[in-house]
Amino acid sequence: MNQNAEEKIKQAALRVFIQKGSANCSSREIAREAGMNVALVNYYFRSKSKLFALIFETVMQDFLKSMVQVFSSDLPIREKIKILIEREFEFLGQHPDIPNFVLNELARNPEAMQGILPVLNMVNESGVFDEARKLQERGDMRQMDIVQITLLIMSNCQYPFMAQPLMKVIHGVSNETYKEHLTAHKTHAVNMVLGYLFPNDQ
Amino acid sequence: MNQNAEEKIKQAALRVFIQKGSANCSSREIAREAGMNVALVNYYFRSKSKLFALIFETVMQDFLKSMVQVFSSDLPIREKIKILIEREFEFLGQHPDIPNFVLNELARNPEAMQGILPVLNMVNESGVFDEARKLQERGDMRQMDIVQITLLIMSNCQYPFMAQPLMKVIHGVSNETYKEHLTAHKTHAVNMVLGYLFPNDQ
DNA sequence: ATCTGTTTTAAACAAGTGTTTAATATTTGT
DNA sequence: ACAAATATTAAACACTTGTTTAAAACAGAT
Repeated sequence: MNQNAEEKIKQAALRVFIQKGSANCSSREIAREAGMNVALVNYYFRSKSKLFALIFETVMQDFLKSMVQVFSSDLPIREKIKILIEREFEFLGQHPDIPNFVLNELARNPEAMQGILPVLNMVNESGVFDEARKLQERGDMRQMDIVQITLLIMSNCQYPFMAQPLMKVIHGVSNETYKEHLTAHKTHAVNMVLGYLFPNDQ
Repeated sequence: MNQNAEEKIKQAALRVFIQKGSANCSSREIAREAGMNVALVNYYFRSKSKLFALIFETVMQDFLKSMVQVFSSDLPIREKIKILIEREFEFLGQHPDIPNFVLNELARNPEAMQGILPVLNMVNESGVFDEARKLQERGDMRQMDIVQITLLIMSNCQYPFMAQPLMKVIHGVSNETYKEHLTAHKTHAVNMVLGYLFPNDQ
C-alpha cells in the first residue's frame, strides 16, 4: 500500500489517463491524484508524453496478456475460443474503460502506436493465427479471413462494455441491471461466435 | 459552397470535433479550419461548449435517423435487420469516426448526455422494441432481452470501424485492404446475427 | 453622404498548460 | 557526525486556453 512516489505517480497516471484520455488531463491533475508535487512527475518520467507512453504500453500488455495465454494452451479450438471470450468478459468487467481508452488513443494520438508494436507482436508470435489457418485448411472451421475472425470475437466482447453509457440511456436501465445484461451477453457471445465459426457442429 | 460564416464554422466544428474530440481541440483551431476569427465562434454560438452540444446533437440525429427509418418501414423482420445492418455499414463507411466520437464523449463528457435525450427517444417511439417483443411472444425470434439484441447488432456493425487502427497494426494490412475486409465483414455480420436470432430458419 | 444595425477583427483578460530552476529536505554511505 | 547523493518543494518560465471588449468594416435604407 504505502509505495514510493514513483509507483504512486504511475498508478495515479493509470487511473487518470484511462478515465480522461491523454489529452484531457493535466500533469497537475495526475500529481494531485498521487498526492505529490507536479515537478515530481517530470522528475521521474521526464515528460507527460513519456509517462503516457509507459502507461499505454502496460495497459496494452495487460489487455493482450490473458488472450495470448489462452492461445498458448493446447486446448481444443472450441474450448480456446470459449475460454477466450469468457476471460475477456471477466477482464473487461473489472476494467470496462480500457477498450474505449485504447481505441480512442490509437485513433487520435498516432504517436501511441509506436511504443506498442513489440506488445502486438506477442500476439503474432503466439501462433494463434497460424493455428486458425491450419484448422481452416482441414475444413474444421468456416473459411473466413483471420482479420474478420478477430473482429468477430473482439466486437462481441468489447463493444458491450464500450457502449454502456449509450445503452443505459437508450433503454433506461441502471448500472446494476446493465451488469446483469453483460453477464447474460457473455453466453450469447460464446454461442453465437462458436455457432458461426463451426457451422457443421451439433 | 460559398456559405455564410455561421455555416462555415458549424461545418469546421463538425470536422474538428469528430476527429479530435471536444476536449482535445481549441476554439482557435475550429476558427482556423473555418478561415475565420476566433471571436466569431462565440459571436454565433456563445461558447465552445454550446457549439459542441449543437454539433453532438446533429451527429446523433444523423447517426440514428437511418436506423429508425428502416424500422418504420413494414418489411418482414428478417429483411429489416438485414437492411439495417447493411445501411449501418454503408453509413459508417462514409463516417468511420463517428462511433468512437459518440461513445467516447458519452463516457468522458457527462454533459453531452443531456442534449441528446430527445434524439434517443426517437428510437423508443419508433416502436422497434415493441415489435421485437411481439415477435418473441409468437416464438418467431430467439428469447433474448431487447438490450442484448441491440448490443448484438451494434457490436458487429460499429466495432469493426472503431478498431480499424488497432486491426491495421495487428494484422499489418493497408487502408485499402482493410476496407475490403469491412465489406466482406458486412455479409458475415448479417448472416451471423440472423442465424442467431432465428435459429429455426432454413 | 449619412445614419443604422450587423458582421468581423485585433487585442486583451485571467486561468491553466507542460516544463525548468534553484533552493530545501531527506536519505545514504562512511 | 558529517558529507554526498537523492528526493521533494515552491516559484517561475513561456505558451495556450476560453472568453470578452472595443474598435473597425460592412451592409442597406433614407
